[in-house]
Amino acid sequence: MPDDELLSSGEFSRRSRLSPKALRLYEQQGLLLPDEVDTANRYRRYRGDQLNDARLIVWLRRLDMPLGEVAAVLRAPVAQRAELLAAYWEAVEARFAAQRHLAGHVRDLVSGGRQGGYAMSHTVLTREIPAQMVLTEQRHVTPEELPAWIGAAMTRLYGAADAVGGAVAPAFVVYHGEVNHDSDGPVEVCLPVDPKTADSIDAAMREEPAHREAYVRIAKAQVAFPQILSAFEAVAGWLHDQNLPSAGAPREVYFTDFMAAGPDDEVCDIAFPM
Amino acid sequence: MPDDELLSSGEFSRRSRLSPKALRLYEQQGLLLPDEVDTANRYRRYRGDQLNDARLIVWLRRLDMPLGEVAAVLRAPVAQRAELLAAYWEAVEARFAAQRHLAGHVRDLVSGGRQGGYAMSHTVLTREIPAQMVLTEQRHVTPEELPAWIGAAMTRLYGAADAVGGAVAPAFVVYHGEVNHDSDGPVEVCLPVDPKTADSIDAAMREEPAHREAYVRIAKAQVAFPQILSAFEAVAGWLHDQNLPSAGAPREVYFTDFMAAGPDDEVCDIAFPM
DNA sequence: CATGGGCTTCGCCCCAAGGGCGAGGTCAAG
DNA sequence: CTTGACCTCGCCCTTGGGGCGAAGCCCATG
Repeated sequence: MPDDELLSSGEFSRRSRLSPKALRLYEQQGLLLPDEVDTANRYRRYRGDQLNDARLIVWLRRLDMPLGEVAAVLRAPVAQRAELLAAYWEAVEARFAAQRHLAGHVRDLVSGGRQGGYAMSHTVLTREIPAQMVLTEQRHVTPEELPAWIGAAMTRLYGAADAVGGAVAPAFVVYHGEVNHDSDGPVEVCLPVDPKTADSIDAAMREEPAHREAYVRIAKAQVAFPQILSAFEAVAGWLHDQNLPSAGAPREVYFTDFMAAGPDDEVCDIAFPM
Repeated sequence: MPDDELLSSGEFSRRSRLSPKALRLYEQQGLLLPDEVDTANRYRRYRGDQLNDARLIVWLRRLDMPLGEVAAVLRAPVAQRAELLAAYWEAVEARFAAQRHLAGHVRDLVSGGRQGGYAMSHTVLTREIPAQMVLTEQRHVTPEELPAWIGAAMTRLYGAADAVGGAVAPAFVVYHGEVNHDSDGPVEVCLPVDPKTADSIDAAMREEPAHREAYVRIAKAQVAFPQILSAFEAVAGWLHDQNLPSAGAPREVYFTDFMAAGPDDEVCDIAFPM
């Protein structure tokens, strides 16, 4: 239908299935500019072929694509549009997969045993930790990167430790700062090695001072965010109840092979120096 | 940690990871009422065990559950919470599945051939349709229900038609009203049968009057929403260009076995009485 | 030519779920 | 007493429009 008569805004609205209000918004945002706007009237007129763009907008909006990205798609040459769409949709899929994961946890949490409430009752213990020489790797890291980076850093540290006789105590991860959407640590991964042989390599290393620490032991399933927060909370609360100041950054001590553990196996202590 | 000292709003905010602003909002919405509010001050104080509710809120909000539903979960007895959550999540999954489906279509649309634009150029034809006696089933139906209902209704009508000698012309679906998020038809499924034998059964039946109609023929892949709209649009636009009024409800005529057709097989005419 | 009915535009307020900022009141320690 | 930290409140901002009302505009009829 090569229709060269221009369409009034109402007509265009009906044919495009976009509300007049939406059309005005899209003009304002530069998404879909009318072919002409009467200078006296401000009456807008659209070409018939603009219906193609309008319908594409309808579809992209049904995918909840933000108007800014819709505009980018419209501006892009046709050959690039598929890429932009694919990139957007991939991000949506990723976000949704994460949410689905979370939904599973929340389901377990809500329907799990623990009738009275959903906070696990953690048992807080204390212990003495001697001074240790540790191989160390430290970084600022976002919550999304965190698990992958910890895994990679552990692998590197265990590799380095092999050269000096291997690890002599469990690896641990120290949170020098919060890791969340507006703070990114830093986070430090540490692996204790034998101080007598350690100086033979030049990997990053420091001495972790002796201290007493309060800790709770948690299963692999509890390690994931955000469940793990309740463990940190439990120890912090216990310290507070005992009127003890927390005397250092909180840490996770991985005392078994994390990868080999089942979801209910205890794998990790959440510890605060006292 | 049965902590009977009350927490200040800031303390509660830090421990729950909810912003002070969010806490005030949740109080206002009745989601999380402080244990006490100083009447002079309006300072709020929370009990330690309210952290459980606060953390549940955090998790549910991460699933984008609206505050109203979060409130319902919190109000519900623990035994029912899992149900509410499951119902919510199921709805999210359904919505997402529909979006994913749509995303596939849009991808095809954007990257499909038709370099110049994504509107198929439909060829509009006309034809005479004689008066027909049709078995009929009519309903108000939402866009989501539509495909399943059409399939089911077709099956029922073909079954009924068997008793009177079978169908004598293709089945068609008449849209007496728009089907979208705020309008639900009604939609009518019709199957023409032999009028001489038809009165031997008491199924719903009516005479579809003779008429001339304009139509376009589309492939199975074009039948799905929202691609199909461009076919309706093509016929409506053609009628408009010819200065012809549309003289009846638009319809889809299914002239082959829909189920057996491949995606590029022509299966359906989109027709408007003239 | 006037008048009515329908179409359009603009402006204001509204939704969810808060974020950000600033003004002002409060609390606890030095 | 003062200082700094803490708390509350109120206003405006965000996204993508929906709804309503006032006013202006266009076209057809009488």
